[in-house]
Amino acid sequence: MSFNSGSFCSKDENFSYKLYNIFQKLFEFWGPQNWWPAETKFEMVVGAILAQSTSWSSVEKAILNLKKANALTIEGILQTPDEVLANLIRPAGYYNQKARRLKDFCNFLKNEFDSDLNKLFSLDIFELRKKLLSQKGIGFETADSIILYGAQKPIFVVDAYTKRLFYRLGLIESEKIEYNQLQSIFMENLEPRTSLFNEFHALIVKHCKEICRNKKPECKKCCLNEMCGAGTYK
DNA sequence: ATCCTGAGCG
DNA sequence: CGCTCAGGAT
Repeated sequence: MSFNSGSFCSKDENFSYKLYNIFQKLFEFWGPQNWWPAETKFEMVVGAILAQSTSWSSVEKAILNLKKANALTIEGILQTPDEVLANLIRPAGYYNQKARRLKDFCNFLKNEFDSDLNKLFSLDIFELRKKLLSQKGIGFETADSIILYGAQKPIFVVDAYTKRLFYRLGLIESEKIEYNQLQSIFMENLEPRTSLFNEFHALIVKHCKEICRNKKPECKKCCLNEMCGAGTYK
């Protein structure tokens, strides 16, 4: 019985076992990933917004620019003129949009949470997610990243890598699966532990960047090779 | 459909 | 060197 065949999104012992098995194999192969690399929670949130459709190395450059300009604070961002801010985060791509999003988010923090991220993060997961999603420019993945890696609460982050990997493994029927549906599959079959969700997502990203790449996947080196469905990429 | 850079490849 | 493309949100 798998999610492909049975009723979708319910607990499934076998599926649960498979997920833990995949996690274990990835962890044994790659080791701990130590996410999220940020000095402060605010930096983490800024990174999450900048990371939309962008590689981490690009985000790092943008963050460094903000630090150098002493602009990596709520007031710092709010006081930086749009064009200047856009220029600082330029390496992260979509810099005009992202400059606006950063400012919108800072205003939101200032107006609704007294410029205190901890106040926002003290909401329960459901309320926190709703709040974050109500912000223009923050979608499912960004919201969940902030909840998991910023607020340190157990929610599973799904991304393009997650869809690709689990599609290739034959555990979902399509890479176009809805975000919330794939998230439910993980959350209903894994113990809701922040550290587990933290490490699992990070490992999926690592694995998909290095091995299960979009283009030339390195199936020979893949630690999940034996359990990989269809052998399409072998 | 659009917004953008940087990595990867020929 | 120039081209293609990955990557979220609206």
